[in-house]
Amino acid sequence: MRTRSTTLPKPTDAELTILRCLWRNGPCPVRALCDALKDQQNWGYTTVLKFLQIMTEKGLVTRLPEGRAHIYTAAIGEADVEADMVSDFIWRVFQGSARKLVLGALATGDVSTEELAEIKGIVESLEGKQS
Amino acid sequence: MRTRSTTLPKPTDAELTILRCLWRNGPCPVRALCDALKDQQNWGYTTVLKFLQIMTEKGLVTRLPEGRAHIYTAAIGEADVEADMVSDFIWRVFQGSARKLVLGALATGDVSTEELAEIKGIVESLEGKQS
DNA sequence: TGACAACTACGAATGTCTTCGTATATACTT
DNA sequence: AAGTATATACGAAGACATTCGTAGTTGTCA
Repeated sequence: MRTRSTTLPKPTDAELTILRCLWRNGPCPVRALCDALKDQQNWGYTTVLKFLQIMTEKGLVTRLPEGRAHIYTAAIGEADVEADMVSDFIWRVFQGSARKLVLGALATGDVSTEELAEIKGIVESLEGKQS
Repeated sequence: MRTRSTTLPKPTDAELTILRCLWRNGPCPVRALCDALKDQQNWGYTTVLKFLQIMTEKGLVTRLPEGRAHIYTAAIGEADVEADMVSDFIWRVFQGSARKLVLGALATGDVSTEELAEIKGIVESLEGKQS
């Protein structure tokens, strides 16, 4: 179940990377995040720390002291962020037409047969719901 | 028919606004663009000019002298830009899963019954094409 | 011909994002 | 107790993006 988070700012690319790590691994201190990110992003420790400080200000994460260090926790859910970003993108690029986005995504050719079937299922269930 | 334009940079928001205007109105001088954009963006003349100069450097538009002024023309098609941006977005937000993007877009609830039918048609035609 | 209008070119201010470096405090170890 | 390791906080540099202001050129017209 998604909880709408209308107030939080859209994360930047770097912030999104960090949020993904927190979503996957659960609450972590900075050091653990650095290690977990080492293969994707070779960020220095203070880089990650800085992002987390900014994200704390923005409300994207929360933190609790644990001894000398801090434990950071994602303050928004993955589904919420994705929904916000999709909405935003639809407006920026397609002037609000979700249809054009879907058609564009399907046209990338990166959707497998199983996924197509799943999508068709969703479309049909939505068709059923509408007046 | 789309022609792939792998080399051109992704336009920024402002550049996209200008490209849309060129796509809709065809080749224009700066003055005409300013006028056409007046209701959406209240940009000063030199602002629009600056964008067009940058876009010329980037290869997003081309220009031809016409008397004292220049006529600007979009150097990429709308479908190409949209496809690039969708691809990019799918990677940035969904790690390459077009499926997740489609599901997210459908979940916004902004797709009408007719559009759903159209999407289903596309899905079915894609299903037919795949092995 | 001299003033005015329109156009281009250039540079600069501001804001955001990414990325570290340095300084400082705190704990552990010998 | 001194030195090393680990943490945080702060500041700053470099890249883009957005937005104009100013300067300079060229053409028009009374």
